[in-house]
Amino acid sequence: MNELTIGEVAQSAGLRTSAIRYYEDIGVLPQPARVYGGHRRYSPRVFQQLAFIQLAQQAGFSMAEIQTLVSGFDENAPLGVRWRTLAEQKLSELEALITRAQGMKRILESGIRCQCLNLDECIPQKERCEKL
Amino acid sequence: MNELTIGEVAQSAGLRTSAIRYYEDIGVLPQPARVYGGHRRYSPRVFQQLAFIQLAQQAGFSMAEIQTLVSGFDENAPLGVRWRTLAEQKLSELEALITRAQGMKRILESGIRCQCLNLDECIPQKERCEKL
DNA sequence: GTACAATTTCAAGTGAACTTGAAGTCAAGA
DNA sequence: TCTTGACTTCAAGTTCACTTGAAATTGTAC
Repeated sequence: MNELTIGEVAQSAGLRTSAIRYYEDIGVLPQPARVYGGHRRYSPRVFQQLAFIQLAQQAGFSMAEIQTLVSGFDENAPLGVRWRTLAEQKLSELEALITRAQGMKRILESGIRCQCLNLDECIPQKERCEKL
Repeated sequence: MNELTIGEVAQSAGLRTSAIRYYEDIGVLPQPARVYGGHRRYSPRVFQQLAFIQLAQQAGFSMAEIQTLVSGFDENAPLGVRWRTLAEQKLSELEALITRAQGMKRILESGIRCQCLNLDECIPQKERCEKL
């Protein structure tokens, strides 16, 4: 049970096998071992790697960014300046994302509460789009 | 100055003219007036509409969703149940997005702070990917 | 050993959100 | 009037994140 086929990994992770191969192709998932015959064999560690990818995606990272993030993690040297720089930049992007999402939340909440006919009237003066 | 060409609108909003025509095509931006000859003329109100679209996009809404959102705003009837239902559903999606972004933030922050070699060691037990 | 499912690679297709290109029309200045 | 640049429509191209299909190989169950 320590060695999983791509089908088992896909099933457990809720992905298609094609997605897993794609992740490997673009380098966000390390190349797994191969048994004689060429079939891939995964250790359970792959689930953590997949979970990281999915979380990063849901947080708005592109695959290219995830690739950089992951390659930082994969290196055998201590986390380097390169990873740190990217991570710090991403952190501020995440904060901006959160701020925007909260702005959108306010707009929707005021839309739900009020009885106005259009956007101009509906968003209270102080919360107009331009200000957000 | 009350009537703007598509080029002026694009310039001020930081978009391509093609994007503005595209928004009109898919119905997230109302059809503007046309002068003799067929050129579009916009009132300054278009900037608010564009700002709403951009904010919604940045908050993770698809164009199809924005279309529904906008059509709710555009109707001449008071904001109806249909708009409200969608908005409420989107609100909870936004909250989920914010939660995920905060989870990613925690991961990145611990990555920045620590000296570990890989993801397994790097994310403190309690904050492993699976738990987020 | 014979099915049959799962896997392999590689190329091409998909949907979303636009952009680019072609071919022609319109508007403003010299 | 002529030129130049902005505009028009329509179709096709682009990027991202995958999926789908084809054709061959491998692994497993009987």
